[in-house]
Amino acid sequence: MIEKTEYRLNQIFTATLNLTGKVGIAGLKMSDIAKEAKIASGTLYIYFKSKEELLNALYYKLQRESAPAIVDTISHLPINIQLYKMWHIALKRLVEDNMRIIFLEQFLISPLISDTNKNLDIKFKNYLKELLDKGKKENLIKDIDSQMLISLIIGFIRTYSTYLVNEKESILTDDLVDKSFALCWQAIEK
Amino acid sequence: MIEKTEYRLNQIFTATLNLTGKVGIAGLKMSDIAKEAKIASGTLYIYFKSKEELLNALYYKLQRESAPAIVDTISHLPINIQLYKMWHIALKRLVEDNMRIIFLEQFLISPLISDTNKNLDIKFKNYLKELLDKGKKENLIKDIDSQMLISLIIGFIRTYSTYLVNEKESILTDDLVDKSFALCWQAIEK
DNA sequence: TCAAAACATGAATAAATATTCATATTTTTA
DNA sequence: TAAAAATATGAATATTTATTCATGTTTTGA
Repeated sequence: MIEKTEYRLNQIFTATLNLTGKVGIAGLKMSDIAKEAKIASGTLYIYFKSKEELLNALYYKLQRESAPAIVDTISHLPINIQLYKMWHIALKRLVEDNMRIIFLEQFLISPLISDTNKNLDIKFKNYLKELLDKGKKENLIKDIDSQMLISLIIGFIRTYSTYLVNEKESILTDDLVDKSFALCWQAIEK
Repeated sequence: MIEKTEYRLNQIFTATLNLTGKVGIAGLKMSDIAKEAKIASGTLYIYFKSKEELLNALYYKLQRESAPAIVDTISHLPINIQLYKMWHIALKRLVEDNMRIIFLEQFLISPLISDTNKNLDIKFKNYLKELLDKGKKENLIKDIDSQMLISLIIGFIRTYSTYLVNEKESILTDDLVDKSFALCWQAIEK
């Protein structure tokens, strides 16, 4: 039954992300993942051949779900709007589930990552680079090395979402999304 | 003999950082650290009681060497100069040795970190917050939530240094330091 | 110069953790 | 509804990796 399998996979992935948020990839144990997912450790091996396969599957899924997924639906819009939409979705999603960043960042350089998954990472950065280059041509964006701009954008959003998640009190309101984007946009606009 | 001990500790720490850059904290093995440091694995246990102790000692050392170390020598200067000096030192050091960031970030949430080391992390962020608050009072800096500003600064410098290190060709010239700081300063100045 | 102390080695052992598998339970199908 | 198939269990086993220790080497100090 597909729904059940999907439910289980979800259970396992959620448990893995939660644990990664607490103990990092270094601290991930199959037995703990099973406990967190409320299943027996043997059950994990019905769904994944090994720990390595489990983590690679999760990495793949997260990459596919992140910002690149909406690229096609917004590529006809003006650049600052595209950036705003991406910012909004990315920040909301990252705050909802900050474990994603931790998992993605740590797994990217872990010894378990597969070659296929390594390449996924590069695609989104290319999209962003093209978007910024276009913005420069249209005189909307500072004529500065794209990598510097990308570092500012990605570094800011990652660090800010991590902060928001770590502070139990703070909730991500639309106001905060808008203010943080304004700060980002002011930094890069011409 | 103190010099020799220091030399060995350095050897071990350097090896650990290099390996962390390659395989993350998740991939660190004592045997590999020993191999990378060109010593026998048993030798590690002459200098450290355990892996846990080794990693905590390294974390402590890195924290103490990073930006906070220069705080006292510059605190009398104007705010934008203080920030520029910190930016310069931090970016140079991070690029020289990007493994530091990876190690610091990953170890901070690993299960091996001690409580003492966890607290170290908080100190620098407090210093930066105070500096920014002062800047706001002096009307130099945008009157925006400090955490948002800090996220932009720290996120940008971390991500940019990581980028510089990963691109074999690119070298961190003074010009790049100045340009990146300019971008950062424009983003936060009033 | 030589014995004692300190330091270093890496194979052997212990500890931690991934994985298997005999058994039990649930779901599917005819 | 009952047998077959699929799914689940967790103690037992295999594997990986940290740590020890008997032995060898270098350094120190009288």
